[in-house]
Amino acid sequence: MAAVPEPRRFMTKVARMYYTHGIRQVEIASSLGISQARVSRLLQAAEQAKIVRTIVVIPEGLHAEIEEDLQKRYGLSQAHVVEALDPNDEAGINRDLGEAAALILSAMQLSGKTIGFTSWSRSLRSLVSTLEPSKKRSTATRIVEMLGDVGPPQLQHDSTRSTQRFADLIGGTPLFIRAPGVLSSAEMREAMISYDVHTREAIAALDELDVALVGIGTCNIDAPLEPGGNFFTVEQFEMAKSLGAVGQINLRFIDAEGIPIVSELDSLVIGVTLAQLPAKGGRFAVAGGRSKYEAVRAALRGNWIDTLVTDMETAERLLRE
Amino acid sequence: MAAVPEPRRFMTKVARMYYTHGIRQVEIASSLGISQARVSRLLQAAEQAKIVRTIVVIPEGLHAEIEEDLQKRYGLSQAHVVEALDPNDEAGINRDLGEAAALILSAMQLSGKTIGFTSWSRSLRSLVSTLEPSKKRSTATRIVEMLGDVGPPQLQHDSTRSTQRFADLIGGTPLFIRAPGVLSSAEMREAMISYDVHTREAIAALDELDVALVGIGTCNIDAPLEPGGNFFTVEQFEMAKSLGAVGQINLRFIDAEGIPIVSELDSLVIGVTLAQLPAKGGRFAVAGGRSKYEAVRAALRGNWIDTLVTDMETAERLLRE
DNA sequence: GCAATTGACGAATCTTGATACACTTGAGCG
DNA sequence: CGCTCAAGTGTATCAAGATTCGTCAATTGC
Repeated sequence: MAAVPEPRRFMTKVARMYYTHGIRQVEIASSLGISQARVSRLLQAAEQAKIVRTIVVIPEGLHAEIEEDLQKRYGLSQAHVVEALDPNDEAGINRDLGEAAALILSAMQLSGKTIGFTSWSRSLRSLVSTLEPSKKRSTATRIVEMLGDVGPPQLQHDSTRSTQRFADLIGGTPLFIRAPGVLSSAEMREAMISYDVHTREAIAALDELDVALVGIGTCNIDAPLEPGGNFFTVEQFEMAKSLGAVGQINLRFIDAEGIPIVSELDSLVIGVTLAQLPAKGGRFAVAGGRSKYEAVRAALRGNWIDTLVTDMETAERLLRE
Repeated sequence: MAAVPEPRRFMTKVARMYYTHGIRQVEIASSLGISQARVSRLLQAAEQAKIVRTIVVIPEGLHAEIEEDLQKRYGLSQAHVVEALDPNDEAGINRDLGEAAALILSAMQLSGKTIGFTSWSRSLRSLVSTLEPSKKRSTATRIVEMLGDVGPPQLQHDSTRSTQRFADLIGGTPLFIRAPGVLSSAEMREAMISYDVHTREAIAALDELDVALVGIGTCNIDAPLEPGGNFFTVEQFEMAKSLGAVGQINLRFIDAEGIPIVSELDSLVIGVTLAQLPAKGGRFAVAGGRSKYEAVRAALRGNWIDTLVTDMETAERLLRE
């Protein structure tokens, strides 16, 4: 970031006049001796520079009934339901959920905590992208990746950046798992873990999670992920399914009742185990969309999450079925 | 607040489409089967209902040099300088300062603390009016009025409401001082204090302040205040001035060097004493405008405040003179 | 049961704000 | 020294959004 001293001040002044005091652009222009066009441009720049922030607050308890019902039925401590614009647009839903979750998260007390983060989750990445920087700095806060790298290099990049950014925004230290998320053998897994200091550190931190932002996944290989490599193969997924798996939480499979599926697959994953998830109060999940319904329900039934952000349709199905 | 269940949901939906997704009003209108006019009106309503919030952030350290200079010169832990639109418009300055202070305050950790509040201060009331509700609830947090009632009934109402609202927003319990701020005799003062349980409670809490939002006042009787009654008389002010007073902090007079002026006036005031102000780190003042300059400088010199929010002109004078 | 009143709504219109384009200025370079 | 190019600005214009006004439905009063 280069030194940009003057314009920001001017932008702030104009922005305050416009937004806070509600003065018209022409009036601002004439009172400052510049053209209206310039005021308009300054305002745009101010918005760009995040000097002006327009946020849409989800009014507390807008969907009060349905949220309470969800909480009661599944023993959640918090449920948040977001109105999806288009129930068919999974990407859009994920974005919306992420935005909503960002608001909710910003109200949570996180400083000093050890926070598990699932960086490959689309909704959690979108959460990070809309999170506003918190003024509270605390190096005591740790952001731990809960799973090694999965998917193609591009996704790995995004994930790392996302974790980094999350840590920056919240004012904590990121702990990365610099290793593939899925290995081809248990031996390889051991080798990888012992390989990197940072990875060992991160893995150790997984035992001390206060809050976990978990990703809930289906038993299919969705869009950006690819079978094999640092991910399960199609056969491995099929095997999990044949054992009753309907979904997974950070690649730990669970059945329709939420019961963990124990198999040799577990020993191939570098990441948080279900047993390591924090105690009640810190299991935060952001998931929605039709494809994830089964998995979400399973996770709820198994009590693996206690704060859920989801879309209207999923919420309704969760109560109906 | 009556039950307004449906429109809010709709407003939120539209607001999200417009602001978050950047969809044009006409498109929103057609996609929802309503007119563009209605979209416009819904957005206005959403803004009104605070569902949409447009905030202008003061970029961190915009006035870095001057703020640092202030901090160094007066040993402040924080200084914030706000650009005033019109240095002559004291009411406007107070509003601006209040808004800025609200942003700063919202970044402070307040839960669980005992917070002293000066409800008659215009800038602090304006702070409250722009403060955004915090989600953190904590009944352990206490908001204590630091001075009894002063001024006409209208002001008393405003003050009480302001304290109440502040407590609501921050999620704490308000403690009111239900007594005049200035009594005609020390005996009356004792009588008033013993009179009301709540007042006694509040007064007791003044000994345990963690943070004080102090008001800095001049030695004149400004606009909404009136001499006599529950306030000092003109003669009393003159007497304080003759003893060297140039300003007062919650009606405790100080001279140009910030040294407290001890007089029998002190025994007439129901409110916090200078000795009761919290230790370094919790003395928060919002004050600016030409008329207050002397008082602010005195308060700074006496080290009665360590976090100051003020306007550019005052800041510059504080460094120059 | 019928006016009168109120409030909500959309079409048309007017206002406000964004943008295309032309012009100025100053830095960098031949 | 003059040319080029980029950045920034103002004017004029165009698009987007706010408002006015008339209509209609629901509610209230008589």
